[in-house]
Amino acid sequence: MNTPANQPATVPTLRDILSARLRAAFAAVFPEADLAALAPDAVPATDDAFGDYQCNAAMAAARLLRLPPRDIAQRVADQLAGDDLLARVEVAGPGFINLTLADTALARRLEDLHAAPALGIPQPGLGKTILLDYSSPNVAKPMHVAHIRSTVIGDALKRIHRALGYRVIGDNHLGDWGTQFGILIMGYRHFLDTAALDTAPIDELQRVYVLSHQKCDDDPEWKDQARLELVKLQAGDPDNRALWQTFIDLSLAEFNRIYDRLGVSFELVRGESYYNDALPGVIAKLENLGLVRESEGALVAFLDDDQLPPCIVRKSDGGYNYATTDLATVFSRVEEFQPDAIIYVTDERQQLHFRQFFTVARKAGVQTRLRHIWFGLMRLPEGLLSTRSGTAIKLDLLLDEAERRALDIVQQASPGMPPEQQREVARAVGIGAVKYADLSQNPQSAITFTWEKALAMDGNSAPYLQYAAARISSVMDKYRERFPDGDFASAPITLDSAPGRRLALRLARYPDVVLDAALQEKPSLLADYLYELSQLYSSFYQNVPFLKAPDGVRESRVRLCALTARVLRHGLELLGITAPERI
RNA sequence: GCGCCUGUAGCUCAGGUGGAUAGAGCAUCGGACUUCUAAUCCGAUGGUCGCAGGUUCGAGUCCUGCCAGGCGCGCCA
Repeated sequence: MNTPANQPATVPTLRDILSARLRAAFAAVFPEADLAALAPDAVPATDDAFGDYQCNAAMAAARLLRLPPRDIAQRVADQLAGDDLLARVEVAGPGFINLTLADTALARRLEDLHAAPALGIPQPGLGKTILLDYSSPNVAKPMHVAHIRSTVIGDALKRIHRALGYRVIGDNHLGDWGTQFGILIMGYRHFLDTAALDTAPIDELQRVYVLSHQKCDDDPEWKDQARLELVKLQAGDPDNRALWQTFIDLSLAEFNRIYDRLGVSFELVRGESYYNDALPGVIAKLENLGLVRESEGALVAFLDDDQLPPCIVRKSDGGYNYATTDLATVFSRVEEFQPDAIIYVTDERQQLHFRQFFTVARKAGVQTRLRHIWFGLMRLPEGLLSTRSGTAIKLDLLLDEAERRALDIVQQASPGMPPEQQREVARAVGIGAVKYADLSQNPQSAITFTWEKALAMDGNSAPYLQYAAARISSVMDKYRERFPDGDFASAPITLDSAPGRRLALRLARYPDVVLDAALQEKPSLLADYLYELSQLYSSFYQNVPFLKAPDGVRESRVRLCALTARVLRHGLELLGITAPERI
């Protein structure tokens, strides 16, 4: 956090350091070679047997340099020999350069990481702002299980970018404007059950909306009236306006309950309605720039040059639509926050819309990097989730069930724990399991929702990671209990066991992983890493004694445990998952 | 019809810029708790990476064509 002014903002990661040495070695041996084309980078070894890192550039360089790849690799390897970081440099196969770090260098790297602010995570985001648009549920509709994807992925992306030094503004762009409100107002006035509104307001709003919507289909007069109510609302009619505000207040109260349970928060909650007054100005701007023209009564931006279908910015009835609101929103955000990037997290169905809208925005002068992070639709084994057919599973229900199952396990595993603590642990474990189930897979894959998968609590799951963290806490406590005068925190780390060394190597990669997760916009990369880290720790824990080890060795191993706990908890925090001290 | 995405073990999924015998979890089978939390660990079984061509030293990864599925394609968001 408090990076002193004289320190570089970005500390090199282990991969950076090794890549720099490889580059220097290539440059020394082949001064005429184009290093940019060769990109002699260090990548993690594909197999422990090959070493810690490898470089594959010699094979690619063979054609450019007109030399056999093994010769190139050998000359680079010779150049690297004696490097203080490396214990071994070997040429293998067709021309792989295999690097094995010196144990002392790896141990020192860990000690530096342990001492560094933020665990040595680089800070490429210092001085930069990112605006993140995620969650964005519709007012007067319950949040169901599919909403968790945008919410949880967006929140994790926010945390990951913050760790890299970015200023990140999370904005919940609520669906609080549009044609549905006329229908809802009619439903509210005619079908409302006030008792139901008190106990379950959103369910009741949803119920009267569905009734009113059905009546629109059967009764043209009803439909006209609904349209009229919408016009009145948009014209600022006080009654309808008050009703609309009620819908928003009730919805936000419900959404906030769920966000609290999930540990998700926003810096801004600006729904579509926030930009209403700006919409005519957007149209005027597009017209002035000559980006739009009338077609079939609507105002349309034609994007033939970009090989995209036309984008309607004003309907033939004079009303505005999604594209108009999104343009108004992006103009407003650019002006107010001057972000370096705006990232939208929505489901896959909106890809075309975003490509169109980004194209129009750029033509209208928006230079900010605009990114659409999309994720696959969530469905049920029997088909799509549907609110109307009642197959949608409410998010609350899923979270309740997750906590209930977690509580069963906690009560069974820790019967001596005070009930209140059991409930607290069950909350962290249950919610963590649900979030992790989503975060641990590639966002772009479609998810078929099953209770079994969403609530998995063994194997590759949040509880596995939380369990590893809790075991470490326990080791720490036992250490302090048995060795009150011991001091592992400043003990030198020595890598004297194979499981310990594997763990150490993985720990040293943490900063690179956080960086990659942000660059590739995939929290799943971080989740995968944390799972592997936990596996390596579990193996270390199971096979290497800590507290019974001799003086010195014990301290070194416990310190490795402590560092693992820090990385694990830090990483889980970036995913928005809390790790209790005890499970 | 056009566009985007997906197809990897019985099931659910990982597999940066092409790299060495394709990896996990679940399930199945066999071991390990008088010892730091067994929600764990150790081991085994399990694969024509949808199909067919191509590019090259080398393809799950890149290109082309098929097959199967999902999503989208002018006044919804």
